[in-house]
Amino acid sequence: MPTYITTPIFYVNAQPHLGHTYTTVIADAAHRYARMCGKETRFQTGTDEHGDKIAQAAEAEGISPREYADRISAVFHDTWPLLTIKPDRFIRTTDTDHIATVQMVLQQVYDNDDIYFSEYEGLYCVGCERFLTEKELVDGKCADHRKTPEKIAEQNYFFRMGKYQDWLVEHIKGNPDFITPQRYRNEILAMLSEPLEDLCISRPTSRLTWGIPLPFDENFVTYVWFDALINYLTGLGYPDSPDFKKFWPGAEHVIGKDILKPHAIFWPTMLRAMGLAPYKSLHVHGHWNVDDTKMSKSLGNVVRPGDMIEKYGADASRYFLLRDMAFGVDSSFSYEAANGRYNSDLANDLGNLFSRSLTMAKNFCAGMVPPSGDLETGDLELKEAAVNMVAAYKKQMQAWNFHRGLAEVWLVIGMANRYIVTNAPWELAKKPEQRPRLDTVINTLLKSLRLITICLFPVMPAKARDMWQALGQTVTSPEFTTHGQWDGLAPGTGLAVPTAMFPRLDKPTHTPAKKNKKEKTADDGLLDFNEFARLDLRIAEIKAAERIKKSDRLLRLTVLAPEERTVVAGIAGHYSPEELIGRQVIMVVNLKPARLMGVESRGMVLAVKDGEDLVLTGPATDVTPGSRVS
RNA sequence: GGCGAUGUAGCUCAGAUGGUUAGAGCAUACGGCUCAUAUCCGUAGUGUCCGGGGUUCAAUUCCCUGCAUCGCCA
Repeated sequence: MPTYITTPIFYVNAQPHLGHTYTTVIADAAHRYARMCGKETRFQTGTDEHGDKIAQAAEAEGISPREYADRISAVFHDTWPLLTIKPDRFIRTTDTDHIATVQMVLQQVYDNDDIYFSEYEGLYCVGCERFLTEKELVDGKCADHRKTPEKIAEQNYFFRMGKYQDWLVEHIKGNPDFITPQRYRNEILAMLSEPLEDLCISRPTSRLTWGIPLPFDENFVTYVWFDALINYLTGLGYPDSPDFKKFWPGAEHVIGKDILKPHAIFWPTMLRAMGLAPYKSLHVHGHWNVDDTKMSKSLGNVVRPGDMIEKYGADASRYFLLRDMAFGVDSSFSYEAANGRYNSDLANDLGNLFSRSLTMAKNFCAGMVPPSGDLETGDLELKEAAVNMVAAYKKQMQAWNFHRGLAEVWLVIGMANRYIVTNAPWELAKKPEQRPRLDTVINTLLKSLRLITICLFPVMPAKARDMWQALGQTVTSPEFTTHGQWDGLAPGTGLAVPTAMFPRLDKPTHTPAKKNKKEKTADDGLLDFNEFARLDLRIAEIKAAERIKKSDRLLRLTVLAPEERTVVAGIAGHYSPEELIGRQVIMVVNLKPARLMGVESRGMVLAVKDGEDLVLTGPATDVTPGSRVS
């Protein structure tokens, strides 16, 4: 069955952090793994962009909700490639096909009489612009605004969720893998032991306009879940695309435990109401704490993917996330732990194993895979362990136990290191009569490395590819069935010696010498990556240009980046307004606004100074306005 | 308040339908090797397997209870 892996769409009220990163790394690894098992797969992530919070945040910045959403969505979109994450589609709830799908679904469910109009009475806080629940109240007042909420009635549309409760309970009980790990399945069954209330799915446009209008009542927009969850269908081209028929039965959603209820209760009942089969399974992971405390903005301990990538690189970051969290339970992140994993697992064990093995092959076997003679006991042990590893690894990966799958691989990495010491090829190399034995040892070793490598592809795609190529393998997308066998390394195959794949990180020390060094680099005027990452550089397309009166140098430009902005540029001496129209330039978007000759400039256009000349920068070929430069 | 999970070496975790000396990695100490990224290999440890009670020939593993932490629900 084809597989369809999804992450949730992330709400654009925050920048990507470790939590988003983990979900998406897991999904990407699962996607790659499934593909290596010979399955046809599809992988989707994206952003959720409607709602109060976004409208408010946009207003606070004086921009439209759409501009605001564009900005944050782009950050998510541009972060994933840095981790070698490649979704087949990056969906946005503001995409036109998504809006159409949501409206179609709403109409359909409404026509089936599973959506009804009703009055809802609750405690409404004017300050929060929303209804509060009893437990949010402190002394009967709103905790944020210190005001007693008003009891008001509001009319809204409701989804008859309760109608599908019995069906859902039966479905969960009949499909043990519908929600994994088990603990979350139990949690949901516990929730479902109580009567399920119907779900409010709308907000009046008098309170909220930033949403998808209900097709059957223009005075209301959809509220959260009927908008967000349906992205999983939109992405497959529901209802008409053949992809939908192909992939939906194999849908596997990856989520964090914070959004368990909507995915385990709302979503299946919604699908049922639409007459669709539920997704295949829901994989729920725990949360990352940082240094044993909850990650939060106010504590300032939020881990950004950029920091991690800068420190460890994409592959090692992926490895750490997958190796250090037992899937399903909470885990704690610390740079100390990450350093430890990096140095011991990647640099010392794996990297060094490859390095020493390939160097020996180069020095003792002319850089080629040597032939193998009969295997002795020790050789057979390693062979058996390596072959069993592939099976054990697959078993764990299938069960979403990534950390255990990787542990299986490292068991063999350790064995291979011991095998080298036991057989001491450097001693064999000194005696010509031991040639056949030396060849056999190196051959056996290289075959083990090949199997180790194939297991690492889903987790560390780029490094695994490097190792694979160093082993003389030419297949670009290996699969387990055809390439996961012991015999897959022909004698005579040319080998390479890669440069250190995982150079050791210095142990963090706080010696004065180290500190001085750091200060010195600062004096050198070098930026660290974080500082660089603060620059928001984009391609802007010039839509209009005019001279600013009483100024020889300044032009007032109207650009798309992708939202419309006014920028003042000191290029009038070199460019006429006419020749600028339609031109694409690189622009610093997040520069503090400045007023020049009475015109507010939001951003700065970059140009090259060559003697007296001034030349505008820009992409070599036209790109989408607003694309990030990085 | 109700329900549930977890509690094993300094740290992160594994484990057994109850049965001889309870495991791995990291960290620590000492020793060995030199192919290798100052890497690798070997040896050495320490644990009332949360406390208490019960069932049993035998419990860390099953039952009850208490404590601690966490989660969900209200």
